[in-house]
Amino acid sequence: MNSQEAMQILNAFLQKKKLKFTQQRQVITEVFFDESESGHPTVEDLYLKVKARDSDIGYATVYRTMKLLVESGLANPSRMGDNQTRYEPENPGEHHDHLICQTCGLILEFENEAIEKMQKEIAEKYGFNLADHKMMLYGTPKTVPCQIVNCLAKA
Amino acid sequence: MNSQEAMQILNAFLQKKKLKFTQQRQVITEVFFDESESGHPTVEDLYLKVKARDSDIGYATVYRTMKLLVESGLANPSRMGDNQTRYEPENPGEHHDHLICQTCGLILEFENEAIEKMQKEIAEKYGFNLADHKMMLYGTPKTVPCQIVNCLAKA
DNA sequence: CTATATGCAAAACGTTTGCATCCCT
DNA sequence: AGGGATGCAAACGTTTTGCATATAG
Repeated sequence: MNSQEAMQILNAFLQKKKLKFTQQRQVITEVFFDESESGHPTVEDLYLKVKARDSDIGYATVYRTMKLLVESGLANPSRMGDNQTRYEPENPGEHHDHLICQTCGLILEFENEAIEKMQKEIAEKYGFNLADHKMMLYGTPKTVPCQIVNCLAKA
Repeated sequence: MNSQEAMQILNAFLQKKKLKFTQQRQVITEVFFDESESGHPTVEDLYLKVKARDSDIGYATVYRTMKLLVESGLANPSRMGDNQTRYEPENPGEHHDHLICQTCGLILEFENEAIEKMQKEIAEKYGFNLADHKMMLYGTPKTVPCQIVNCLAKA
């Protein structure tokens, strides 16, 4: 989803909670949805880009806003292997499966219907409603260049 | 695997790297493999238990030793949802799939052949050798008591 | 003996919070 | 006008590191 749609959802969420739709929240949401090439920005990634648009913005505000985006269902936090939280824009129909290249660190997202279905079945089996899932596959490219787009191991 | 076997592997690893097999490393390895009921201890969990056996041991040594255990393939670090690293003993044939109860925080381990197989296929598809994987399913029990052993949501 | 390991305390790191000020609504 | 939001800096919890000392090989 783009920042336009995200902003609408955020706005509704804020109104319901009697919170305010500020300049900063707008900028951060725009950057998060429109300028996150990686798809898994850290707070620092976001802070730097946000700072470029509005140099007065504080680190704390980025943290606070990301928390809001998580609460409103627009972002998902996760830890990929380093010890920084990364945020993924929540796209309808997007899943949280990742193939992580141990050579270059690149993260590829994929989705797989069959796996999703099985996850649901497993949760069922234990009497659970599946609320969310994360899957990370760690591997090394069989051949260099590997087949992940932009994989640095290509060089 | 028990601490006996683990110690042998660790010992071989240390020798190859010309590192030393110390009292502390022994105690930490024993505690990690023999006294980790949860199966996913944090460094603090380990520190407390290790301290009970040898009160002179330092926090830093536990960190340093866990790093060694990870390097030698005997432990796997992961973040379960809180912001502490948890370590799992690496058991042959053990997989890293978890069902995490959002009500009580309990972590249930499971394995599923079919999913494992699919993960391998996906890695293949992208030209990768699958080195490791992690999967977390987050859910809430449909009924209380739920069917996870010891689930606190039972009460 | 010598290189590595240890314990301690200090530093580093990501993240959170208290507070005075600012700004949406 | 007033409750919430902000920026800053200080606090926080986890993890790492520097250093003098101790210990394994």
